[in-house]
Amino acid sequence: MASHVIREVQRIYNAIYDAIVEQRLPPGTRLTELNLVEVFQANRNHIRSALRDLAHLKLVRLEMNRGAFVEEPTPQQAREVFAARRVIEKALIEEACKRMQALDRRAIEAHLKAELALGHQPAKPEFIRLSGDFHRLLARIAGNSTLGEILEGLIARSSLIIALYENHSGIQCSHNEHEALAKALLDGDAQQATRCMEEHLLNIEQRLRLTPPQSEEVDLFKVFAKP
Amino acid sequence: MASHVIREVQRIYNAIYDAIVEQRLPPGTRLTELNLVEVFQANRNHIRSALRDLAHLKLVRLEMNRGAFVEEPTPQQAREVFAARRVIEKALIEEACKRMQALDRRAIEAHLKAELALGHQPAKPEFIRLSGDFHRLLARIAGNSTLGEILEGLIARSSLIIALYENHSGIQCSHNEHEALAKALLDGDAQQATRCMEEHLLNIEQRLRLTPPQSEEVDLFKVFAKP
DNA sequence: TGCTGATAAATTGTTAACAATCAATTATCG
DNA sequence: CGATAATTGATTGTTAACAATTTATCAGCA
Repeated sequence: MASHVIREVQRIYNAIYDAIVEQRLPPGTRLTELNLVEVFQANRNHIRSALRDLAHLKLVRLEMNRGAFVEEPTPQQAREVFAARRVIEKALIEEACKRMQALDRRAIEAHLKAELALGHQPAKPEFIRLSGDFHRLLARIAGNSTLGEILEGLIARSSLIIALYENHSGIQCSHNEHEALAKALLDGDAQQATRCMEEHLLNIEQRLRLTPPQSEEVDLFKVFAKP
Repeated sequence: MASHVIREVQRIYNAIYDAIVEQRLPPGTRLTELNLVEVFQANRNHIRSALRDLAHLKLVRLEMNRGAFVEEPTPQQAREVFAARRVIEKALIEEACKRMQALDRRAIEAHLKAELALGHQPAKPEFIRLSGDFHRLLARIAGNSTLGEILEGLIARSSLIIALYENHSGIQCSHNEHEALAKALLDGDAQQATRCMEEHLLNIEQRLRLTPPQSEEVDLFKVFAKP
């Protein structure tokens, strides 16, 4: 695949990826090939490749003869994703504590400043991106790009999950949590850092409304049973 | 994509996947589209889709205008993969200890018996498959299919890594380690189980000779010949 | 009205021909 | 003879037309 093509598929991939992660494409949205061809002025094969790549990340679901849709993770999957993140990010932050260099320190401080600059108004797209960036930064400092890429995928799916199950009554206070995390990290306190991370991820999950809603089988006889 | 097509791509994907994991396709082997078309009697698009999927798993590397090659993980990547497995599998076995049911118990015992049946002669393909199955079994018992799929990919890459860096002077004694692991698991001793797992994975890694690779010519018809 | 089945439209899947690129070989010149 | 440049062959990338499938529309009928 020509570098040109790879870039072309990448371009489409990135655009759709961003749109999903920034919640401009709601879960369940159908992604029609011809529409995408028009939007991206691209060849249909490139669209298909990009969609297939996104399907691998579980941001998109491909159905036989029906096309591509933005994924709609189940509550069960949502819990699994956060469980996986807890496992991976706890390990990453522990490693990050050990490996941290002066340069990394500055990166963390710069990031916190950027988060603060956004203020407490959740201007969604940027807020979501920044929030993910924090976790990505940790992966980089930990120096395991394999785990980093895996985490990348889980973070992307998290956006989708939050889009589906966000509980609007609760407030996004994760900036404070990031600050606490960063402090522990900068202090080199691995134990405290992993504790903060676990708490942080549990909090995000608990802010969701993960009731298993829709497609459950219903027994009509039970429903209409006379008391 | 028609279910027929999905199955077609899957068929090709599985065949190549198995060939790589069972080390019939050495790292660095070139996978020419036309050859694969002949071998699988398939359409070129299906071949390309399958290769793209395998590239996502990092079993295959796609180069611009040059084609597809069986991946050749670097020593650095090898270390990262095993580090990732340690993180994930320790968590999985801990969870598995908690969740284990009578049925799971029997599955583990059955698996150990199967390993024993193969004896101490490493009849490669089956040995490798069984060895992976053990780890997959743990993921299933732990009940997190998200982490399970991630692990699946890491296990596949491990085969590739072992193919590249195996130290033939050392003997494959991992069956004993699996037995110890299983014992701790069956006893419900989570601490001991995680300790065994860490040790097991460290042992596998330390049995490797993490220095640069080699390459050879391969006949695709032979590799995919039906027995 | 409400249901069933036929028809048409929209969409995805498949194929083959064509273009672009790269690797190897041969020709040419110093 | 050795090195560089042109040529050929093999391989991947691109495109558009065609086939198959699904979904939507609508007529017929109880």
